[in-house]
Amino acid sequence: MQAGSSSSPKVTTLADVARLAGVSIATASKALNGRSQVREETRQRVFSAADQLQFSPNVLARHLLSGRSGTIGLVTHDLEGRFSIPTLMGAEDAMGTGRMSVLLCDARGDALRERHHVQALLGRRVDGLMIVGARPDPRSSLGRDLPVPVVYAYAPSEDPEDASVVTDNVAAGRIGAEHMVACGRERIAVITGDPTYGAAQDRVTGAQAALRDAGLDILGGSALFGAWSEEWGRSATAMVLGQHRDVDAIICGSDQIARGALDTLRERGLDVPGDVAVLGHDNWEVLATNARPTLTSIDMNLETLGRRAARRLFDAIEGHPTAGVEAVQSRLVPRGSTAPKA
Amino acid sequence: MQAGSSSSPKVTTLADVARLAGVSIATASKALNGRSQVREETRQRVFSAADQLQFSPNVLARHLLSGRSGTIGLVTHDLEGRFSIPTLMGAEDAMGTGRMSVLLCDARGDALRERHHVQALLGRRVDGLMIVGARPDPRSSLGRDLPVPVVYAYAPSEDPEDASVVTDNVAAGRIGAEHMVACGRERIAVITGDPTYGAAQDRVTGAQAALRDAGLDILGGSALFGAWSEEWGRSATAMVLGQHRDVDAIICGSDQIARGALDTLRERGLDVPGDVAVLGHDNWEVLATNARPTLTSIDMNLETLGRRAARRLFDAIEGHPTAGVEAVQSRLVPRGSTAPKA
DNA sequence: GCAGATTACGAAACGGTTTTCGGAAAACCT
DNA sequence: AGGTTTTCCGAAAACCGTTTCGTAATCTGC
Repeated sequence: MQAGSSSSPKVTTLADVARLAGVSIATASKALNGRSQVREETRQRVFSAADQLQFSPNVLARHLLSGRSGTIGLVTHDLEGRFSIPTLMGAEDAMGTGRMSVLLCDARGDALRERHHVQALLGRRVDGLMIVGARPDPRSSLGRDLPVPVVYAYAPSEDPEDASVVTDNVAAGRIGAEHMVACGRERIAVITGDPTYGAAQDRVTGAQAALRDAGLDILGGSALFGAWSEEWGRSATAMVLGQHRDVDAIICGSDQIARGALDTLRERGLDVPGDVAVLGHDNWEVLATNARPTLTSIDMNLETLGRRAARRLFDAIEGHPTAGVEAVQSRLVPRGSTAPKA
Repeated sequence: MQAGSSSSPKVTTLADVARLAGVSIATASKALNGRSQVREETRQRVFSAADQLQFSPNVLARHLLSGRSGTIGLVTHDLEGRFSIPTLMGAEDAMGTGRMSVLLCDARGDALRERHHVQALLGRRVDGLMIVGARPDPRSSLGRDLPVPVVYAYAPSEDPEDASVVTDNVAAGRIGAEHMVACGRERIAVITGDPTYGAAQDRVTGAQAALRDAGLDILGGSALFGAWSEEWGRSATAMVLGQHRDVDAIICGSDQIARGALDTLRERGLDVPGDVAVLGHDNWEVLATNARPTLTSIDMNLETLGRRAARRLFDAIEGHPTAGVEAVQSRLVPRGSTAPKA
């Protein structure tokens, strides 16, 4: 039987430790916290008593004095999705080292649920809030009159005075296009997803800028927008091949689209990267490493984003708030689908 | 600028509400909690004051009397992985309705880190613990002498007296094989992943049992073990076709393997599901729905698993602990890759 | 005007830690 | 030995905001 609520061993408190060590509570506290007014021998006795009882101090009681709870509230909008998880991991990582804990809530993209969760978290006296969006488009602010600092991650707040950490999608698009240019490609098509996503637009903008810097333009003059699916990648690639037989590179707005592109190219008997180089976005490992050939992709460094957001939140809690949007740079992860042109 | 810790509006307390409503703290408390000893007119005044101040009661202080914190600790071992997230979602879902909150920690498969997190969570006086594993194989118990109930999800505890909730992989394997049999398939190959995974073995066991019930056996006499990758799916399928040209169904241990199988079959000019039916496991949407044809798969109902685990944890917290392993059934999600044989 | 019901209030309790401050014991000096 | 300093330890207050208990005040009906 699981340790039930009745027969369960009690939680050990500082009083238990003090009793076992034969000292007062005050002395035990001072010994464990490295205060100086304790004899070394006594300190050792307290420490061994604490070890023996597996004592872990009651954080709530400790923070009673300081007025802080030592927890932050994390509201995510996309727990099942792919993008919030690495962000969450980075944040969790940044907590782990200190003695902050994370209260997790999933608002599922619903503003009402979000408000409800924020209220509940404030009721638990969190020291700060981190709001992780589902997609990179700006979102409405929670307002400036909250009693604790807030940091928005992935999806920035519309209010520029709020603190936001996002990915730099324009730069990401630029990185991809520059890589293609560096590989000696000159007839570069761009296939991307849902045009209502700011990220889709931004990546195209960045790619286009880089191509123009190299004296080129997107093949056909503009990017092909569609959906974030392999099917769209397949059909869009077929379209590109129909209009431009001599395409030598395809930049895709996501790894899914890139997988579709690779399939169509292989079925048409074209060699990747020999004839056509293919680049994805998001660096979704399971898609990129299983592709034939393995897929070069742009990684958004979401863990870094999460860590940065957490750090900014800590700073704000410590009394050093910062305003504005901070962008985290992406990085190229080269694999088999891109190579210098023979 | 983000509301800093100094200039921020104070958190409103019950005392603020009482002052604004012109009543005592005691009366305000009773009014908000629906106690009877309050005049209706007074109650309304308190409510409107609470609304006006956006009052949310301090949960920690409230639980001071009851001795409970209203939080549970959730330790996951696989935050970046695919399996713990739906479990976590189910658990979070079950919390949401009540007024429990979740403290999240990621132990990353490290036992030491796990102990550390458990200690930290106990220090926060969580009412219970939920341990979510990374893979379905049994794991060592945290022990029976913890001061709060524990439920193990996805990965069961080795101690049968602990409370565990897992997927029934034998039954899952059976469901898949029965589906193939129901489709009139008789020459059924099984390709699966890493043989050190209990789940891989169990699914094969279940499939084999179902086939024997139908008077059949796995094509070639035994399943092919390898890796959880598309590449293995491709090469293993090639192997199967080399030895058994007349195979009419392939059961794959994961959707990744199934994707590989589909690729090889298409390249050999075989029709799916006309010539060969293909079945995956895990129902990984992004893989299953983007496949050609879309992939029939077995869903482990992980959200249900998470909800069940949460429910059992609540029950234990309420004083009704249950021991032993509970299995959650999987379900078939039919898509385009399986169909009755013509 | 009085019993009984209703409504409101002051104060205690809840929890475990940190911290302050006073005092005891030991060490040191003359 | 006596005085002074240093070292070490313990009793008790403080911290938070809520709930609840006992009691007082007000109202209702006869």
